[in-house]
Amino acid sequence: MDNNKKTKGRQRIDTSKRREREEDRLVTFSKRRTGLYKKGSELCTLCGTQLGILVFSPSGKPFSFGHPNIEVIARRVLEINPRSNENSDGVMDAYHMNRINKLNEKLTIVSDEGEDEKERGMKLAQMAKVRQNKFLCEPKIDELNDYDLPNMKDWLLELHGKINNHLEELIDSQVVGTYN
Amino acid sequence: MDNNKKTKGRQRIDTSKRREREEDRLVTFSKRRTGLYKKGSELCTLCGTQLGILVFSPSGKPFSFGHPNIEVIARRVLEINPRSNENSDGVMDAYHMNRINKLNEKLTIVSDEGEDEKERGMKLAQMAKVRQNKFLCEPKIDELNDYDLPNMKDWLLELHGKINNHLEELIDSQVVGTYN
DNA sequence: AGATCTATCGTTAGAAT
DNA sequence: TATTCTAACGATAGATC
Repeated sequence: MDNNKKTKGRQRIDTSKRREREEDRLVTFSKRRTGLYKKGSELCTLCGTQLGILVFSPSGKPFSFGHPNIEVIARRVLEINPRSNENSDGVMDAYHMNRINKLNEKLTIVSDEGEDEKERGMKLAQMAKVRQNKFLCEPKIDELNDYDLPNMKDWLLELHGKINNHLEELIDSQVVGTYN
Repeated sequence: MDNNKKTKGRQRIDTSKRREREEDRLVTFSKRRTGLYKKGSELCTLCGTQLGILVFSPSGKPFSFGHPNIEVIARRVLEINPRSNENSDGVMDAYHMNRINKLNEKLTIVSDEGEDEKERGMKLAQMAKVRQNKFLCEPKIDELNDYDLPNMKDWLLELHGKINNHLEELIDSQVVGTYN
């Protein structure tokens, strides 16, 4: 019989079950997260849309992906609707911004002068072939029959709480020493 | 020559370019969004993790997907850390919750007694084969070397602003009449 | 931990419904 | 406009480095 084959190739796995072996879970997570980002990136490129993905690793570490570059989106929103920072959400955003600014100081130190952030950004940019300019998405959302909205709202609240908890822990546990 | 083939099969497309034909863009968006959700769902099932995806359609309509059921996650977070509603983020959350509650009233009417929310939920549950019980993810996030965090923070802020803008528009434009 | 290789499995373009 | 069908394309399990 012909056993010249170098590998067994891709084998079928049961996608309705959790992978039992710790090692398999980690490898699968790493590979499939990359694949998911690629799919998301392609969807955005092909259809000219915006997208965000947040996923927690098996160890609980959060990963996120935005297309196009998340900072570009954020800046665009502020340019288009500068009052959103002070107007309807004035109280909340003032509080939030202040809080975020303080957290940023810590995070800048933790992430070693933002070196890693830069690295990651370049990696994603390369992978997704993101073009920073020429962004064609509608600036306003005016569709009204939006069945997903209540769900998204809950999701945002949940995410927000999680992020804040994580950031709180970063500060409270004084972990800066772990780096450098 | 053999022309028995029923279709030409999948053809290669340039994933680094926006699809030019409006119709192609819509069909591609619909198909690939489904595929993306499936990939996300599988990633979560295989690795026992949590995930959220937010994507805007070509027409600007937001779609979101959470695994497992987003409400289950939200409830778990509140159970595990009940003080997160009143403690460190007391001011913001009180304001936010009040606001959300008011918005919820409107949305309940808009979405026709939540009929659509239910429909959508069942559809997703079926697709993803979500098992509501037996959820094994860690309750706490204690990893500290998190390079993605600043990025995620920006993303959350951006999303949050967008959602709020959308909700504001829903209320301000008094669109309830479009339904029923 | 992440990159690479290969054979196979799963996704999807185009067409029709 | 979303789903179905088929064949071709792309993603990835397992192994290795």
